[in-house]
Amino acid sequence: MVQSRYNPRERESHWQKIWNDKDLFLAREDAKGEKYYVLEMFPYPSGRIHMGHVRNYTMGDVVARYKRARGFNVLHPMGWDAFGMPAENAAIERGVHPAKWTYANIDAMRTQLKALGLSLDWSRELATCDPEYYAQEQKLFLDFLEAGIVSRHSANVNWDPVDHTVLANEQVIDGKGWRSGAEVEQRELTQWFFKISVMAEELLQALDGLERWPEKVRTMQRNWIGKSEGLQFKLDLVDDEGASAGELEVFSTRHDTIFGMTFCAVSMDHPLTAEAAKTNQALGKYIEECRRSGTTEEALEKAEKTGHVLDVRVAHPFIDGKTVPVLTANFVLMGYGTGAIFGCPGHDQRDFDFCKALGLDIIPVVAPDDLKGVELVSYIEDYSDRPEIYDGEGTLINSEFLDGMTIIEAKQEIAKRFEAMDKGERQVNYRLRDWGISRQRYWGCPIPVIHCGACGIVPVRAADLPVKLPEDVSFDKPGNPLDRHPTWKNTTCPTCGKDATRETDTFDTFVDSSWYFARFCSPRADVPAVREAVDAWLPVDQYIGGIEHAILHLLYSRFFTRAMKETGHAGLSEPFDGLFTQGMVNHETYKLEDGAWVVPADVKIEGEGDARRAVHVTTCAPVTIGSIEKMSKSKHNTVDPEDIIGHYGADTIRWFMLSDSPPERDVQWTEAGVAGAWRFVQRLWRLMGKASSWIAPAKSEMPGELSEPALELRGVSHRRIQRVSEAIESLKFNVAVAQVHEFTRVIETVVGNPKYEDDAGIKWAAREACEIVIQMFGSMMPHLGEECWSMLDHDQLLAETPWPQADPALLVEDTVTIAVQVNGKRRDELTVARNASKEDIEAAALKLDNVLRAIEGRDVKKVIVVPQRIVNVVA
RNA sequence: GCGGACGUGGUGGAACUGGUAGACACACGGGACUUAAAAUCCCGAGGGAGUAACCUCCCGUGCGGGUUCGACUCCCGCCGUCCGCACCA
Repeated sequence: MVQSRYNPRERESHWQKIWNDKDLFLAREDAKGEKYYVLEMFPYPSGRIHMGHVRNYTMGDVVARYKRARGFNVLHPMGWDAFGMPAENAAIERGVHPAKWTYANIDAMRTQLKALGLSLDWSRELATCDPEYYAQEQKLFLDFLEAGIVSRHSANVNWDPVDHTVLANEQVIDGKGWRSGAEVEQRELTQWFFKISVMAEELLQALDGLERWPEKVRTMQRNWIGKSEGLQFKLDLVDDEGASAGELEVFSTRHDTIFGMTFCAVSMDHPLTAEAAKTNQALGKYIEECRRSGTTEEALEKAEKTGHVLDVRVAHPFIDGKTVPVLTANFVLMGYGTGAIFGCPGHDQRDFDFCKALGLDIIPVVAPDDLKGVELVSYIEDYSDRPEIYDGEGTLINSEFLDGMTIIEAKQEIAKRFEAMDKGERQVNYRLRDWGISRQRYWGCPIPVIHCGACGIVPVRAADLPVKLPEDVSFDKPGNPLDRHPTWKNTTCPTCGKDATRETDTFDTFVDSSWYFARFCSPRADVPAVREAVDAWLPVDQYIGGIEHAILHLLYSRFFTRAMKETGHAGLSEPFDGLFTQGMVNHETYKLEDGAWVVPADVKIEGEGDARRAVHVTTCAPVTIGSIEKMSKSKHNTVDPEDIIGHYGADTIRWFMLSDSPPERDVQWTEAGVAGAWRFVQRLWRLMGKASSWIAPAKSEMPGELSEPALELRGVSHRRIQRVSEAIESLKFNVAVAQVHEFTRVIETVVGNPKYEDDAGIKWAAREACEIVIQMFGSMMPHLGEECWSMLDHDQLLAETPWPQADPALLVEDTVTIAVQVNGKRRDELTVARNASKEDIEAAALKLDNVLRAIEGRDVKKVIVVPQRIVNVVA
């Protein structure tokens, strides 16, 4: 009996088993073909996959399958970013051990991913919480330590009071912890750091070479590294009496405006402030006040610029006898430059605001070049009343020996003079800080060092690695369980043998994800990375993931790859040749009257357009339809991929994810859209069922002479190969989908058409078309592809079949339809032979009724003919 | 404030290098099949005007200019939306 419907539930697992049994997707270094490494950002094992994963991994899988069909030797692995706080939270809330929780989640998610039919090399699967993985991470760390890439020092760190741990600067967003959302506090702790800042220039420069990265991500990284070139120099401090009182070192990128200096300001954390606060109670109070208003987003945004005058003054370096006040100011940051600035209110907006508020002098020292005479005089006179400062190009004024110079010249002159006095030097500053990697958590990779009273910090011996996490830990008290684990924490010093303690901090989990792409090359090796394997596979040719990792993960990975190069573990600097950041999956939100969010599965929608109404399925209560937002647990607007796969199958969800929206933009999940994808799956299946008995038999020869429609169909097919290939190459999956739709429509009009019943040529061309369309959608809907492929009597699997070659002779059409314009407006069209001469086209165009009418008897001045494109008659 | 991206029908979007704007899909309307429904198939559609009809004309890619035989595409100036960064001296 012929089934009237394709049953994905049964067929998808059938094909998955066959792929698996044949080990089709295992990557081997000795395999034929140029290597191609496609990687999607590995997931955190939260327990269930979400739609974002489906979108991400589907895209990667299309690329992997396409490249494989194109003859590339493809590496397409999957792993788990498995350390991190949710596991500990589960332990605290539910008493389940983080390891048990994590591995159970991994098992569940692996099953879900497998149901998607992804062409992954599961033999390379890794989990960062596996001692096999983190042992190698510890080795890397010890190598980095030896190479001087690691440091340990006391530092003011960002402390997350909720998660009880330190955060890297990159993990503080608007003054709050990136996970907990808690207000971050400053604490002084001794920490381990990766010296990423010494690579700032290199990391910045190399961004220019990352041509297959989105400009947006490169810009974000540039801003994050935050290079600024300026002059760091010392100014003389004087006391009330005019006697020397030491020096104040400042950093400026606008040292050309030194004659506009009317004050100096220091941070409240600056030594000068601390010194003065000892005797100055009012200052102490002021500092306290500033700290209280804090570093929150709102506070910073609204904060008035305030300052508190100190007892010392600064002597102007080039104007004898002139001194300016020194203030502690709330807008000066200790963490940047020297924590002290010279203020030039004339050409710095902050300084300008500050001076207006405090009534300090404002001296303009740069004037736009186009100002002359009276204009220039009034520019200077009215300067203080301007709403905004002038910070454009110009010529120096009011600046003695700098007068008349350009800004660049003045900067050079000032730098030269300070250098000659031995009081300053040109300096490049970066915003990028060293990466603090110590975390006071249990569920992370232990930092493999031992603290010995006699020997100090002693690295764990290679033979003693890995430093495994102890399993018998309790989460009944806040803080790090490792810190109170007596048998694990207490050990002996590898050097002197005396009693010693282990480092109880673990790595930031971003360390784990900074090299996993390298580990995939040799996932079971007992060294971090086998050089031959790394050299063979890296860089990742196409990396796909969310924009949320534009800075953190991608910058750290770039750093890590360089560090691995320095320590001989890799031969390259940039890990990701091509980067693609995909958009999010959005959905409408639903709310009950009491404000509670409702999941889409519990909402029934009636009506359409403005008349759309929603009701709660179980209670029939009215539901308000809210805005379209990113699917998130907090808004309850999530759709579980497993439900969709169970209902429609993996191919449908994959197809929908690739349709319509360009992959870099957000996609809106809609039930109607999925249903549409489902209908298309069925349509293709029916078409192939019909075709299997109608088209020419498999492996039959092409009949000698093809009829016109047969040739035409072949043309359509072969042009489609080209267009779909181009679309997939450039990751425009939505365009590829549209091409398949269009192509399918064409095939449908041919297959089974009684008109062609006796045309052996078209039956042959129809077979070719059917095979091509299967191959075109096969990377996107691989199960359906195999199903249809086998329906057409193929013994070989589609997954093993090479991508079809487009016949160049068929790519060009014999006749082309071109538009005919009169004065740039389209009036008619013309179908001519492809190779028709300009003269013939012109003559034909000038005979068209619509053209003659449009000309209305005027003289034809000019006729522009672009063969195969357009004719424009200028009258 | 700085930086980036974007703005096209009811909706998502397509348009090669400046050459027929709206492919393809969703939603919609009409029809066929059916006792009926589902499923499926066919047809229609940017807006407006004229015509019995074939068709024809006008307007149209956020707004205003410009370059060009020709502009969604390039240039200048605005407006708007989204994202990122932000007292970084």
